[in-house]
Amino acid sequence: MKLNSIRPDTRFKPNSLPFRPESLCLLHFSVKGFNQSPKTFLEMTTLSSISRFLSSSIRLKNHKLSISHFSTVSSAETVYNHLQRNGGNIEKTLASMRLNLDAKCVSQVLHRCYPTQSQMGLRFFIWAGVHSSYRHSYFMFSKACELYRIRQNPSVIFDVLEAYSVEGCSVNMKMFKVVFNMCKEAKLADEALGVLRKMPEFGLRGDNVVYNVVIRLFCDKGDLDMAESLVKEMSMVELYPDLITYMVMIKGLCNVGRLDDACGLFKFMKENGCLPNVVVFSALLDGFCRFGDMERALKLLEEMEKEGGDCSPNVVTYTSVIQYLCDKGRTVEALLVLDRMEARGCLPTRVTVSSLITGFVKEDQVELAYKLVDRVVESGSVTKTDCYSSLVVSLERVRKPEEAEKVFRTMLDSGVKPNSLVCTIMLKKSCLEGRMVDAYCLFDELEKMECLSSIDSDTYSILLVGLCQQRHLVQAAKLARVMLSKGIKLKAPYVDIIAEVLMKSGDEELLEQLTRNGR
DNA sequence: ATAGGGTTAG
Repeated sequence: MKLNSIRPDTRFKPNSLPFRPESLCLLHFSVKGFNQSPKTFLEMTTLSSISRFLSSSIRLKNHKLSISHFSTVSSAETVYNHLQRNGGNIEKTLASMRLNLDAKCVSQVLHRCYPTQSQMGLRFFIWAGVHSSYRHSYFMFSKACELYRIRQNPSVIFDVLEAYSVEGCSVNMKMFKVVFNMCKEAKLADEALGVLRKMPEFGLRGDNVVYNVVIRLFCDKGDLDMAESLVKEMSMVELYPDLITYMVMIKGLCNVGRLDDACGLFKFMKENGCLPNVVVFSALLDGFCRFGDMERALKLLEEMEKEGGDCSPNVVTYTSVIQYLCDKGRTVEALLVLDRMEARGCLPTRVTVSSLITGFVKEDQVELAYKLVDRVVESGSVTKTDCYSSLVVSLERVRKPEEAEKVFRTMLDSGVKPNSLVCTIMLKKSCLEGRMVDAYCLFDELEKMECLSSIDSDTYSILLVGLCQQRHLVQAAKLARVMLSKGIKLKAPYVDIIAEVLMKSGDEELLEQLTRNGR
């Protein structure tokens, strides 16, 4: 099993007690308690901190809004109430409100409208997206799609368009672009095409950007025939495929292994006055690499170097060549490519170096990996953290746990901070092997080195579950305190498991203590 | 708009 795919249920089977932890009064705690300062919390006894931690997690998991939403929920509430009261033309109501739009406000309104007023929420989202003082980030698009389950339930998009139509709402191009971006985020190719077909009803038609989005969606889906017919359609409506269109198509053709067609299109674009840039070249080159035509890829790389300018290979181009050479066991040549890129003033990144390190480790040439690390650290292009972290990950992947452990230990002892992936892997490994005290000590050490700023809640939870199961309650309480101070929330399944473990394993005395101190 | 192991927070 891969280390990074460890999930708690593979090891910690929840037992089947006949009660739910939510029903336990000993775990009951208010949200008000959660807001107490860490200092107050530290003063509390260790066992009560576990119970408090659990209870706040239980309370929170039933809320769609996180704590931070509670403080300023009023602005969303105002919008919601306004919209509810006025009914009818949502956009007109919104325009009259002179709202101070920001990401927080948008997010709150979305949450407020879901699920009983989804259509209103979406219309607000579309309206907000064209508001002059505000722009949706990609993050916001992904949040909106996730919350409203657009991918699972795409008909809501058409419901909104229908409502616009019925109400005689004027819909402009910008509003459609918000809708297309939602389709893009939700990976809805057919629906995006459906929206494109609806545009004429509102007196609009797709432009290059819109066509490119739809074509890309079909390419990503592997439906190259539809993508091609849309490209043809573009020329028929006096739109012309541009650099992005060609890039998307070439990438799509490469993805489905139609390399000759990709080459044909590459030639065609040049002949038609659209000069490929480094991204287009790189897409084609990557296709050659992936389908095993390394020689053709190298020839293309040479061509790019000769051509220069917009076609000059960049670190992404070189990295993909190096990566595929390493995959094929051709690390000697890969190193030559590294020389070549550096000679052209193109510095490797951690991705480049990581590919090479993995290649060396797979060929059992760790000493070459060390040599490479010295070289790139010396030149200042990649940090020790990134290099040695890659080395540890690679050693773990090829099942050399002792060597990985050794490098990891050396890192810690010499003050080189392992990155978060390595920390996660090593912590989970100890947990999986049931070495919970070791895991806790490691956690403590990493925490002191300030390496744990971006460890996910999953890792914390596995650690806490294991400590509770083995009844290392002092450590568990300390961990729970750290989690609380960092605002890391336990996810529902872990809450259940930990509560059950404590209940089941707990002798009367422990239960009593928890009950007594939990108030 | 390009690779990658998963870079903030929004």
